[in-house]
Amino acid sequence: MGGDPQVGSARPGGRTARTRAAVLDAVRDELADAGYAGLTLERVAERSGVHLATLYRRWRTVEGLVTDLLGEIGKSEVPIPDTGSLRSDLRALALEIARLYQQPRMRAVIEGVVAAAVRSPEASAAWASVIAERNRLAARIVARAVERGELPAETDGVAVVSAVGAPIYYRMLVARGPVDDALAETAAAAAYAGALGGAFAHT
Amino acid sequence: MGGDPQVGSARPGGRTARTRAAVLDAVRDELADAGYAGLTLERVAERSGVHLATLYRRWRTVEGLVTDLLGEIGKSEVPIPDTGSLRSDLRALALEIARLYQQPRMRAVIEGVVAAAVRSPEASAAWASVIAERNRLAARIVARAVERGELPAETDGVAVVSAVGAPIYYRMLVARGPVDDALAETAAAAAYAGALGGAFAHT
DNA sequence: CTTTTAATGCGGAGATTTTCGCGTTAGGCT
DNA sequence: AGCCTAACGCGAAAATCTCCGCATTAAAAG
Repeated sequence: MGGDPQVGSARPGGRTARTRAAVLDAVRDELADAGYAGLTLERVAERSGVHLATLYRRWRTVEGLVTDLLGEIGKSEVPIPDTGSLRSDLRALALEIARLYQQPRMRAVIEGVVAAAVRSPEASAAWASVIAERNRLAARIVARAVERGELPAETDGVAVVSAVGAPIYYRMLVARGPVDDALAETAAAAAYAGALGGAFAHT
Repeated sequence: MGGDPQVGSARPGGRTARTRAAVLDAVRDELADAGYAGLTLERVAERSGVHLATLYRRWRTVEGLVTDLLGEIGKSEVPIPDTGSLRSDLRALALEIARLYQQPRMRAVIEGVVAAAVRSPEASAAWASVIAERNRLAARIVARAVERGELPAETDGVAVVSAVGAPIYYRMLVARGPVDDALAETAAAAAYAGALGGAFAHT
């Protein structure tokens, strides 16, 4: 869905950008206090002050809105821990993810993103891309550990950092319980033990 | 949503049960070949031969249909591996889950379930309950390992089996890539290493 | 076998969602 | 500054979704 006027659009200027910002803010707010079930084009129109017809024209569907929102999320910076040891890097990473999703607002956003990804190939691709990029960056944690000799060189860094995040997403999306620091600690400890034990090493 | 005529209903008999079976089959089929986006009451009506008004009356929404389907899923038996060692039990469990979701039909169902859970508290509760029950059963794998002296007694069995499943659900819902046996092997190996290392031990 | 009544089929009314055409606004450009 | 045109606002039409009321069917009870 062509909801992004800032890249390659014929008129990227002020009003269009303002409209988009207002709309994406409204999407976040609506997700936060009504959830994905309450996220409708009409509500976003009311909350953002942008006319309903404009939403249909530019984003077409709720999934289109979420896909566009994912573009913004993808641009945001996420700090990658670098504490000097794999063990504490993984712990810091796990806690960072957990604390992010302890915020009800962010949890609502991520649930909406997943629901949209299931319904729309565009949203799915955008979401996969955001995650792949973040995991690629976070994998530097593992690369540094390999350089320090903490891990075998064949270790799959993306697999390790995925293992750190997986239990947290599992809790949110599958077990559907609260995310807490203890869960993060467990995830980090298990991923660390797995990495040391060679569970993530290529053949 | 009161879609289950078999428990406590005034008339659990033949026609009602047949209607429900036809509808739930249609839900599975529709999910399999159109995904959650294509799952509408109208399509389910056409496919099942049940009148649209009946669907609105008994299930009310798409999420109601999925919630009812979860009731059936919850009743289905899942074998819990018992091979004599924790290592191979976890491996067998991981492969069982992975092979289940390698079937496009089952993957479509599970994506629909998650999308419904995000949109409806009833679906969310039903899904959480199915997962909790399965994890409770699978935790016997860990209990047996504790009895054999392979693991410390404080090990949280549900946490261990969750760690086996988590990477697979992560791949499906977050990374949005294909599920394969290698992923299952890695998940099992990492969970095993984590368990041995005490990552899942209480305090 | 008859009676009773819950559940379904059916058509259409009412509400909601989605789109369209047209006039207006405001960036971008000379 | 003034022209050009993409993007937006607006109201209403078209399409779709949701839910009635009533007739019919079939399961359960006597």
